[in-house]
Amino acid sequence: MASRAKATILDIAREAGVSKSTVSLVLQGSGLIRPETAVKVRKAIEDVGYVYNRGAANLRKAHSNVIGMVINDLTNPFFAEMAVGMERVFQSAGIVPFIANTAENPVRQEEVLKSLMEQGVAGLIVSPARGTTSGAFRRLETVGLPVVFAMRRLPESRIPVIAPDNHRGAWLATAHLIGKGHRRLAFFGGSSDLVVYHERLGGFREACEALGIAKRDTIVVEGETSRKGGIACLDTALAAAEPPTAALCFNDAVAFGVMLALRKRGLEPGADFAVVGFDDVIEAQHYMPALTSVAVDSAGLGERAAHVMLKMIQSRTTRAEDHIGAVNLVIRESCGPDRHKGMGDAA
Amino acid sequence: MASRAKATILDIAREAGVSKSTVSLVLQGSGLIRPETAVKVRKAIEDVGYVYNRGAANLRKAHSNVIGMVINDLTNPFFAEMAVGMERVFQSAGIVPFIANTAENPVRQEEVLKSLMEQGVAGLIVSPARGTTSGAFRRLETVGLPVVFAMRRLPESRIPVIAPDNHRGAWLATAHLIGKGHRRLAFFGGSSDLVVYHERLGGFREACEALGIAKRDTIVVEGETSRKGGIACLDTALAAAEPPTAALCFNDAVAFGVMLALRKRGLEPGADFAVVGFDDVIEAQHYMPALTSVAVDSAGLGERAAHVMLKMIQSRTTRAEDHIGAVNLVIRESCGPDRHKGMGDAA
DNA sequence: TTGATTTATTGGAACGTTCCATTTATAGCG
DNA sequence: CGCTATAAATGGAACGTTCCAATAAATCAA
Repeated sequence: MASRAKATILDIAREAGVSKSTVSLVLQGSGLIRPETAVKVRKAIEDVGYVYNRGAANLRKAHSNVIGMVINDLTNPFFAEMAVGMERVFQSAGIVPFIANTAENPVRQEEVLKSLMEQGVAGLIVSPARGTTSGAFRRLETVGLPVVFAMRRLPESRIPVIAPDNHRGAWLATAHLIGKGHRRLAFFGGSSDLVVYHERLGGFREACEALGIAKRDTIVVEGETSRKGGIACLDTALAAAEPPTAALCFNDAVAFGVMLALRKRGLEPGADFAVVGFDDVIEAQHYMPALTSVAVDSAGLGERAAHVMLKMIQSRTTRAEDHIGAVNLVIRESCGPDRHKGMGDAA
Repeated sequence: MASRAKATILDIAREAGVSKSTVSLVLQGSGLIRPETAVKVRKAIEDVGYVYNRGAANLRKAHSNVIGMVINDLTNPFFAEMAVGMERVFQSAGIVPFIANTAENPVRQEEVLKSLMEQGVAGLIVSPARGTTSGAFRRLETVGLPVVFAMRRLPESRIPVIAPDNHRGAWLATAHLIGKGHRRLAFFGGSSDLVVYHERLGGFREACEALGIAKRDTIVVEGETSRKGGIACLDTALAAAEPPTAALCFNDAVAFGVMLALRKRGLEPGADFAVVGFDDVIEAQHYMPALTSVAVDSAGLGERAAHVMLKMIQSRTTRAEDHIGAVNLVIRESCGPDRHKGMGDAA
């Protein structure tokens, strides 16, 4: 009952008194085998404690059934949600995806990508690490492996992208703030090495322009996309000569940080300073005050990305259309109760 | 420059004018090769766009360098943190771990385990899904694959476990509550199909007994290990004839739910009802009020588990000692400012 | 120079599958 | 009964590596 050097298909064949070919056929569920034979073989498989060797099989077979998901930050619930969305659809397609985390590290990402390719994956869904150069994916393109980007895009890549409509989301949020009567607005967090940043900031800028807020009445503070980053952003902004009264934050984590920092200064988020987040993570609705945020449906986008990948594999192509997911401003309490009722300057 | 049917080691050999054996040696970084030859070969590797086929290699080589991490719930930051802790140590050991999520589903877990084995992993770190039967791991044991359990253990398994000292953590937290003057205590959330549950509940019970709280002054409410579960638990408990004034929660998510539910009833967590969580996730310190919780150092335990795995692989054994991680009660604001200064009944 | 020793390189078998082309057994038909 | 048609099972080559044993080339000792 212990481990006598790994059982193979030949051991099964011997045990069942058939040929290795027959065993192979049974393993693949071929209908060419007489049912009684199949039963006999299956019993032998159990008896010898056989483990299928996919590596050996892939040597002959065209393609494997494993897909790699390369995620920039698994500890961020937003991306974790996306990952499980993907998983859900792969599972129902009988595929087991392997997840690898890059922790926003391009070097690590390169290693991970290499390893996944060596493993012979059939396709790759990637949420690229910050600072990824497009050269990193050249190689993947040359070997003709299906790849799709999720959530983030690279500047000049031709790889299909599944991402939310960042521009529109930022536009909506900014318009909301302006509608509340705010005239000096901030954009907090994120950094310009991310395409997403430019999309969201672009939406902010355009909304300001379209709705009559002068550029000199806006302030943009780059920063870490974390609570800590949010705290720092607020401190910077409130130190300005004419500080803003409201902020659109790059993501919810930044927004949480901003709210925390406000409280620490004795200011009440919503009443004294309006803040809106981006992504609408689960915590957003549980905060005090509940955070107004741009909902992005990360799980849904994950599912979409997985479907695109499945389609690509099936049709043996490396091209697919981009997909821009709808966004949705969820209004809660962090921008005050209702329209402009005497909003004074903060600090 | 497109994909002419996958380059192999022989293509490289032809390109570089050497034998396949030489190429293989270069690939493995053997010192037996003349440096100039190695350079020539490496250039050829670049030129033909070669991708190493690990499956083929594993056919000959003893063991692969991939390790599987099977996680019960990746969307739970607690487990995500643990996973990245593991990743960190594998990375510095030159190993790329593949993560698979089971979403607390034993059937899914079985599939994932099977797939990982077929892929020829060198070892497996598993945080078992709720409701896992120990039969699921019989097969792994018979093939002699190194396995370690992280965070959770199975009732009668002999597989090594890396987990926090749940009993002691619960004991400390309960003692803290009693020290604050509470005399009617609740234990909220979790369900008895998890060994962890019994450990934590056991700590709670023993502390109560040791510190003079009668069993009839305690109430235990099972429930989902989520915010929602916490809300439900509080509602149940406050409906009792003599409701508790403090609760130890199975984990932080439950604690957050309890605090939310308190607020909804107009009660102030900390002042009107004391709550302590378990796990000390990052959000705990950012809540209002900040949550008192039993810190478990999930990342550290993840690292520990990875080290144990590495050691097992290296020494070709399937056995290792359990490791119980130290815990640490982090006192914040959710149990009130300080000792017993007139704590009235809630509700 | 010759043989022994060291340094580089190489051919071939093996790993565990799949799949094609055959073979063998079974049934059907006149 | 002999023949073909169908069903079931099989042997062997191939997949892309590694590794051992063997060869070839270079160096050294005497």
